[in-house]
Amino acid sequence: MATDDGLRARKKRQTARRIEDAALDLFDRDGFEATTVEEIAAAADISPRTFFHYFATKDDVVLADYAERLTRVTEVLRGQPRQISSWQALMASFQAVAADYEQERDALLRRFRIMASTESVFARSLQLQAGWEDAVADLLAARHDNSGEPPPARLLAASAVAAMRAALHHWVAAGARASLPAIVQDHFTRLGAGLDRPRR
Amino acid sequence: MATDDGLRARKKRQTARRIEDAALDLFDRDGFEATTVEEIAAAADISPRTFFHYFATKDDVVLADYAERLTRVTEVLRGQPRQISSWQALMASFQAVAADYEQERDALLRRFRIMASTESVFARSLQLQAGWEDAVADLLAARHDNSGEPPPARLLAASAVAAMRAALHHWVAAGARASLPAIVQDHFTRLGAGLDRPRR
DNA sequence: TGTAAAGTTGCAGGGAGTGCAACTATGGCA
DNA sequence: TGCCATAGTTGCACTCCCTGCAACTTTACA
Repeated sequence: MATDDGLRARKKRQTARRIEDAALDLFDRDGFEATTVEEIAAAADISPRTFFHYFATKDDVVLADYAERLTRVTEVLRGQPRQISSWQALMASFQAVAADYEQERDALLRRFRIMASTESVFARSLQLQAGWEDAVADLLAARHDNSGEPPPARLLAASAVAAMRAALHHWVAAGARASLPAIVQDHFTRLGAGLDRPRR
Repeated sequence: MATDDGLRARKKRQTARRIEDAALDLFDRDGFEATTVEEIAAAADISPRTFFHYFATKDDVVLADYAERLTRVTEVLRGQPRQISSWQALMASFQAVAADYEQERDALLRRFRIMASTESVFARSLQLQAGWEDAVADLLAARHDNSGEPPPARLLAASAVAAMRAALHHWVAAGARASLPAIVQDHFTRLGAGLDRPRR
C-alpha cells in the first residue's frame, strides 16, 4: 500500500483531469445536454464504462471541485480562534474560498454558464451546497463549548451558504470584475448586522 | 374555450390527483427508486406515456405542490403594506406558508421522508426553492419605490429561503410537534436582528 | 519472476424521458 | 341532433444515463 503517490495514483489523477478537460471542452462546443458520455470517453481516450469509475454522473464532471472547496471551508473554519463569534468565523472561511475562486475566474465562469443552462447540474450544485450546510453546522455545534445556550448552528450555516450564493450571483451579474472577497465580506456583514432595516 | 371548469379540466385534475396518490402510495411501500413509472401508470390506470404529460419527471410527483406554495408566498408578499420593512414582509409571507404546511403535516412529513432518502428529489426541491428566490427577489426589487438605495433583494430572498429551510429542518428534527409558524417567526427574527452575536 | 490488488473494458440490460403519428373524447355550433 | 375543431391519450421506436458482472490488463511488492 502507501500508494498515494505511486504511478497508480498519479495516473488516476491524470486520467480524471483528462476526462474533465475533454468534457468541459465538449460542453463548451456542443452544450452539456448534447454531449454524450460516449463522446467524452472517446475524447479522453477511455471506455464509456470507465468514465463512471471516475465520475458518478455526467453532472459531476462540472462540479468536480466542490468537495475540495468544502474541505477548504472546514479547514479554515476549524482554524478560527474560539474568541471570535461564529459569524465572524464563517465569514473568514467563505472569504478564503472566495479568494480561491478569484484565482480561477475563467473556470468558475465557465461552470456558471453550464449551470445556468442546465437544470440538472444546477440542482446538483445546490445539493452539494446543502452538504456544505450539514458539515458547517456540525462544526459550529462542535465549536461551541457547551456553556450557555447553543448557537442556532443550522440557521447560521444555511445563512452563510445563502450569503455566499447571493454574493456570487451579484459578482457574476456585475460582470465578474469586482473583488469577490470584498463582495462576500459585504454580504456577510449585512447579514451579520441584521437584515431588518426600516424602510428608508 | 372558457373550459377552466368543464368536464375536460375536471378530469385532468382528477387524473393528476390519481397519479399523485398512486405514486406516493407506491413510494411508501417500495421506496422511490424501486418504483417505476410503468408501475405508477398501471396503478393510476393510465399509459406510461401519459404520465409524462402530467409530470415532467418522476421527481416532480413528490414536489407537485411547490408551485402553489410559491404563488402563496408571492400573493401574500404583494399584499404587504409598503410601510413595513422588506424583512417583515418576507416573514409574513413565509409564515403564511408555514401555516398552510401545518394543515398538511402528514403529507409534508411523507415528502420529507422521500427527500431524505432520495438524492434527486432533494436536489430538485432545492432547485425549485432557488426559483422561489428569483421570484421573491424580483418582487422585492419592484416593491422598492426607487427612492434611496435599493435593498439587496437577492440577499434578502436567499436569506428568507434559508431561514425557512432551517426552520423546517428544526421542526422536523424535533418531531414535528411544535408550532411551525412560531419556529419560522423565531428564525426570521434572529436573522432580522443579526446573526453576529459576540460569544457569550 | 510470480502473485495479489487495483484498474479497465465490453456486454447485457433496466429505466427515465422524448418525438411522432394515430386514435379517442370533449366542447361548441349549426 | 350531427359535425368539426381542439385537447387529450396511447403505442412505438428510440436515445441516453447508469449499473452489475465477469474477463482481462496493469501495477505494486516480495
